[in-house]
Amino acid sequence: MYRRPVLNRGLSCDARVLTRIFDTIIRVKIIAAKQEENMKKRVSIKDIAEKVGVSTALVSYVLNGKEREARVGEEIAGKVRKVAAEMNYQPNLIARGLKFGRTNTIGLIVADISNPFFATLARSIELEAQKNGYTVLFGSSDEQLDKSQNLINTFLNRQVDGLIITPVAGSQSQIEELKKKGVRFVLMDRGFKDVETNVVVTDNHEAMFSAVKLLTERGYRKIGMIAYDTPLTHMQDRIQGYKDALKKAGTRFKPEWLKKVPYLDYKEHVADAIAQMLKKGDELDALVFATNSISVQALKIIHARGIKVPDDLRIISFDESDTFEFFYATITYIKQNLNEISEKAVQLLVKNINATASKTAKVIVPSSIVLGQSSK
Amino acid sequence: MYRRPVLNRGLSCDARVLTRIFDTIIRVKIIAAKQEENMKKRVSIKDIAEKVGVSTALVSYVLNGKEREARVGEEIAGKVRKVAAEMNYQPNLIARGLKFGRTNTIGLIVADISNPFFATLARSIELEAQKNGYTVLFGSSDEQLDKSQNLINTFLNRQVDGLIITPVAGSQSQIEELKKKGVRFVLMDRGFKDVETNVVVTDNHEAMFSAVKLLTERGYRKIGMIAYDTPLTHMQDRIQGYKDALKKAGTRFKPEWLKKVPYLDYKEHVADAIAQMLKKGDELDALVFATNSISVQALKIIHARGIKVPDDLRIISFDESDTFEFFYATITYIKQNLNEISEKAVQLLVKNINATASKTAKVIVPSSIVLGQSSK
DNA sequence: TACGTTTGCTTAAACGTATAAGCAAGCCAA
DNA sequence: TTGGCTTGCTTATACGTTTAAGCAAACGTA
Repeated sequence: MYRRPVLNRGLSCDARVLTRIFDTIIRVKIIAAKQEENMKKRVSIKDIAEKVGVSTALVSYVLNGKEREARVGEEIAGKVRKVAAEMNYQPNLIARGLKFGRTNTIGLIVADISNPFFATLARSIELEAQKNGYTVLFGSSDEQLDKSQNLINTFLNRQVDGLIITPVAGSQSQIEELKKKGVRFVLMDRGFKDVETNVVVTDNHEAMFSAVKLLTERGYRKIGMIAYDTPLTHMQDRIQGYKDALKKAGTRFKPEWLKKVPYLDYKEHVADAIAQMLKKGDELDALVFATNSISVQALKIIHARGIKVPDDLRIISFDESDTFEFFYATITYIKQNLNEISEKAVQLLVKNINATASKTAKVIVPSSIVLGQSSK
Repeated sequence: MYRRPVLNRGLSCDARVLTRIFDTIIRVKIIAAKQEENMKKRVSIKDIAEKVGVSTALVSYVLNGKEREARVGEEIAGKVRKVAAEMNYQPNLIARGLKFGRTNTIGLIVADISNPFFATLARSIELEAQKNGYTVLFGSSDEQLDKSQNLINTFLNRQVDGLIITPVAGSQSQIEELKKKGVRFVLMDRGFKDVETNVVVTDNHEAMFSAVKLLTERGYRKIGMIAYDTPLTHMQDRIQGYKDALKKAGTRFKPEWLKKVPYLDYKEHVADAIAQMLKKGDELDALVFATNSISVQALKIIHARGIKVPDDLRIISFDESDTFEFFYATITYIKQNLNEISEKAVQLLVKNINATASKTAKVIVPSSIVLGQSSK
């Protein structure tokens, strides 16, 4: 009897044939069992191929509109399309992702999705991502370094094509790491002074400068500010805008005019800050607030203390809040263009994903001021 | 010269060896090129295997803690772990997903993520999902059938393990289709009367019943309601709770007391409704609102019209809103337990994903009433 | 010495897809 | 009639992972 020389590979080839047959038998059983419990397996290209009686390659060519290049016969192509439709074939994007190293997914990391500010950003990002053929994974960092790192890792392991991040204070090293790895990402809402990255932000300095200028032009000089205590650029720029506007108006900034509150339990700190800033005999003319959450909390305190806006105190907020609707005076606020920020962020990211070389870009989106009674 | 018989497979085996060698050469070049543009390739199990000089199988066993079962030598196991750590290996979850048919991803479809109500739900879902090892894909349906279907399709093609959906009015067929396909999913916030599914909802009937009872017990009889015009259960149950409470109090419900407004441009309709309901000479004693968005809009109108709450009109809202903080009277509202709803939804989904047979469960989460001045 | 068991690793296959490469049959021209 | 081109398909391989199965060497026992 003739025996093929037992080469490493020669033998294994035969084994493979057997295994395939065996495997087919098992699969049939499994499918039968699953149908019993109403778990129809998703149809794959293989199922179509079997039904039509062609190879999976051919099916793939047809379904990807490459019949011409692959010289597929018209008749068989039609049949494949028909069967695919009949079986309601839907491509497995996970498999495609593995094949191409591209998942058409982007990861979105915001501070807190339940915060209307970030939720609104998220909504626009979702829309713009969809327009570009991407789906969005999301997560909230809670301004915490470890959560931020966890989300980055999770998203990268899931092979997202890129990330949109509102970075946490102190996360420079996380972001540098992304750069080193060649990960495509865009920072949004805030950035770092000392790290060059893609970033899309409001014209924070300009916006706060204009707001404070509005007050100085009306003759108010003693202007206070409550901001978050963070080195992130959005805050620093807003603070600098405030200081520069005072300077421009010829007013000397006093350190006690600026209160920085921590992100965690900012509520108490805002209360304390207002108490200190509005001590009898040394009242300020006006207050500007660096975010809407600070504004809302501040307005509550102001309301509770019976301070009259704008007669006793002028107010300008950064960002709006539905809450303002029922404050007894309409509030003057800086309105960021959240839609544009989101759109630009997605567009910049998509551009970066598709580019070979990655130059970084800084996009500054103009804001506007909505006038209310509070700054009168 | 000896020629091996040209069997189909015999030849291909040799070809494969050659291709592998050739492929290796190409890969080296690609890696070199990528490093030039700072695009280090992610390290795979293969890279570790090559570095240590073992097979990928062995690396996989070690990295999955199966050294015992796979009888891997201690020394080599240690080396593999060390090299993996050195190279900062991170598993490719897409590949794993393909292998296992499980992605540890769930899809979340809400009406509108920028709505604080859904954003809050999303936040809790994110948290609970993470606890269970899942990551969340999200999308907004805008209460539109086509968007809902698109999101479902997109998520299924991405092989999510399950879906959490706030279903759109009229989407029964979409949901039935999911059932037929054996897709694991949980409806949240609302459901269908005529379709049996997993669903997690507030005790809508009970909640609204109690709220209206509160009013009738205080002697108010002419009680109106503004609700959304939708057949979804959450609205229908709230409406029925309202009607049943009137009945229980011995008051005959009048059709003109109930106004149903469309989801799109509800604002105008709410204004109209209030105008009609508060016509001079036929004033109602109290109004209940079926959602917070309706409440906020209604309060604006009421405020604008100079109606005194609670003296001229008593008010109860379904759901809270930050906005209430600055209304001149504190608002009595039904407080849903959003955290519990989200957690239960995720838990029910995870249970279903892991179960073989899928019985459907209906979870009703109790709400509470927060008393304010508006219902006095 | 011979045989069975254990140890320590490798090989092969699979998940679903895409695509380069290969091959047979038919056709055309020299 | 032979060689090359075209047509219409299949085969093989890869993506990164997991895991059953296989195999060789070392060891233990009769």
